[in-house]
Amino acid sequence: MSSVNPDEVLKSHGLKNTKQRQLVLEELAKMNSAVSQPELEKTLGKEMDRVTLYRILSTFEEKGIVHSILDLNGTTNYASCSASCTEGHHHDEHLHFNCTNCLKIYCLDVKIPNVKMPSGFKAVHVDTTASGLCNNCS
Amino acid sequence: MSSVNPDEVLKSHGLKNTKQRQLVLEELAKMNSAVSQPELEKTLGKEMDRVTLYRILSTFEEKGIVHSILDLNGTTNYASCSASCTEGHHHDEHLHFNCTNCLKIYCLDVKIPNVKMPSGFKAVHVDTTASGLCNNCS
DNA sequence: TTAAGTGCAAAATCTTTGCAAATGT
DNA sequence: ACATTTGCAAAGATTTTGCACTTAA
Repeated sequence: MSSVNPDEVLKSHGLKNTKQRQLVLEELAKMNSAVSQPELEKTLGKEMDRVTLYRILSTFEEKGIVHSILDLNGTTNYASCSASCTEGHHHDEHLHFNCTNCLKIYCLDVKIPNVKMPSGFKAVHVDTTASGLCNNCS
Repeated sequence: MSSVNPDEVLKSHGLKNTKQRQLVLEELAKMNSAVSQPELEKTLGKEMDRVTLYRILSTFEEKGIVHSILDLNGTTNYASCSASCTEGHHHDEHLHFNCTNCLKIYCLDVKIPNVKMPSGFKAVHVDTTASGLCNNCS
């Protein structure tokens, strides 16, 4: 998705163009899977304060630049949003896939079949997460 | 599910029958929804050490007495397992529903339609979580 | 220039670990 | 009696907050 360059992304969301934000965007762009804060910290740790990283990720999420996905341990992972995500309204209703071998988290473009709710329950958002082996590990 | 009494549950899983474990089981039985450690702590806090509660929940999960569900914040919530859960092998492939109003988490007996995976991805487990309004809040 | 962003220190959570005392079988 | 379980204290881990310094616009 979006090979939009970092400068554009920041500008279009009214965010200042800082070296740290660039680094986070570049790192996320490199990944074909979602990353957790600890992973990002490991990669960027030397050049970025931990608190700054937390703040950047949370700003990005608010602005709709990334969306967050919980992995099997409840750790928050981040992935770039597709172009259709707007501030406060994510379109991440695709399939999240946790590989139990390499532990990567993928956002797969798969249509999720509708689930019919028991009477009285009104679903606004449905999230489906699968776990198993990814295409590299199977 | 299982209106099996606490004594039975503990005995059949080879666990000692302690007051604290009884309390946790009773509390879970009262609920028609999943509860988090903090909620349990709030209810039982006066009569139970926090660490003991953590340990009881983790023992129960290992033994297949409860299963855990992550809520929207990544907090672990616990619910009694249905009779078909056995040690190390849960059958919790039903729908988890987070009410955005009362914040309760329900385990609903709804068949989840199959999702077809992209080639190369082999799903072993699929978890579907919906959020919206529950039957009390809608 | 000045509002936004960063970095450090420190606080607030949340969860785990070690060990002595208490308890169930 | 003895292994298991509990409670407390303390350590780890993770995330948030406050505030002075820096930087992009």
